[in-house]
Amino acid sequence: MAKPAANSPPLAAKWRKLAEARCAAAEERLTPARLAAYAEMLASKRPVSAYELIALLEERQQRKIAPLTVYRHLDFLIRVGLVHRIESTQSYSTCDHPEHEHESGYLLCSSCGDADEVESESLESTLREIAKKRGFKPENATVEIKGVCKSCAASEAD
Amino acid sequence: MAKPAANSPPLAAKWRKLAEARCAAAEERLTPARLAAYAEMLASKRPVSAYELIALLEERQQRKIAPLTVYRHLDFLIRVGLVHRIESTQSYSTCDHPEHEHESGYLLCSSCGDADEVESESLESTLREIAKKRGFKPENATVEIKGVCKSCAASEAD
DNA sequence: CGGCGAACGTAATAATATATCATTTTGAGC
DNA sequence: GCTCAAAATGATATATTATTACGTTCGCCG
Repeated sequence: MAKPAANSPPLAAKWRKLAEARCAAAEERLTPARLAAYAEMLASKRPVSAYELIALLEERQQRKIAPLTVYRHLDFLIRVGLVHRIESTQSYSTCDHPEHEHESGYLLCSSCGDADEVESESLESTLREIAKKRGFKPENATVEIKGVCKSCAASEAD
Repeated sequence: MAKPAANSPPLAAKWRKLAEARCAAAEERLTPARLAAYAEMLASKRPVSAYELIALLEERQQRKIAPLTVYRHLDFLIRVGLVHRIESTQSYSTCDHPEHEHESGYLLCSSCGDADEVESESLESTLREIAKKRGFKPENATVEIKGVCKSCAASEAD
């Protein structure tokens, strides 16, 4: 069983268990390096770009980390469902709704950079319907709504 | 009034008129270079990356074209609504539903690379509802469904 | 024509992502 | 525990996508 790498941010048991469960389900290995990348992403309040993640890990571990290393870890985390890629900002965010697999959408605030993950059965069924109507066999979907979040809209007060 | 640049693909009157109308509405200039980029994209059956577009234009015009030039033209074409950016493939596609402004979604075939633009009132209202429920002020949305298109699914016959 | 702002050109560089190949770690079977 | 094969990692190089900085040209308006 993997331990977190020496220099990792604290990782709540909840997330560690989730990671272990997902890896078991996917028959994938949870290695220290992968767990360290995941922990670093969880510690960040916002989505991170691949290179921001590299910088965070280098700072934490005080050593050089190659882009490929981090991209492999991101691929892994996405594969097992712990992380989503946000296409419109080319960044990566830990999954906030980890209880079960799902198609997710994001509300992306252009003001504060927040990425609010939303789950919606009606959205999913709408997407399925669109695909079905065209004989398209859907595999996965990206839904990203850009705009201004509630708290930013309030503080702008325009 | 701009003429197409010397070496441009044929541009059906329909598209030229649309471009002129959009520019008039947006108070933007339709220059030969912009029109040439648009014509080249229309001539391509598939979405193109920025650098593919550069290569097409260079081939056609037999001269070097800087990335910035093409990115500026793409920005323009997107701004006036003639082109959409496809986030998940970092590519650009001419708008197939030019009759009116709209939020669009794409069905992206991973087999043939086709990008099928879809318009759906129920999708739009679902997205509005999701935002509204969270006090989020939406500006624009990206909806991209990846999978296998009808004809590819048929020829795979699996 | 002259002036002004938009568009364009040139060059350099930043940001994002992948390819290749050697080395290390892991887990399964013995 | 030992060995093997597969998986993961590391090091290096390179490809792809996008932007910054700055000077020149173009086109409209007076």
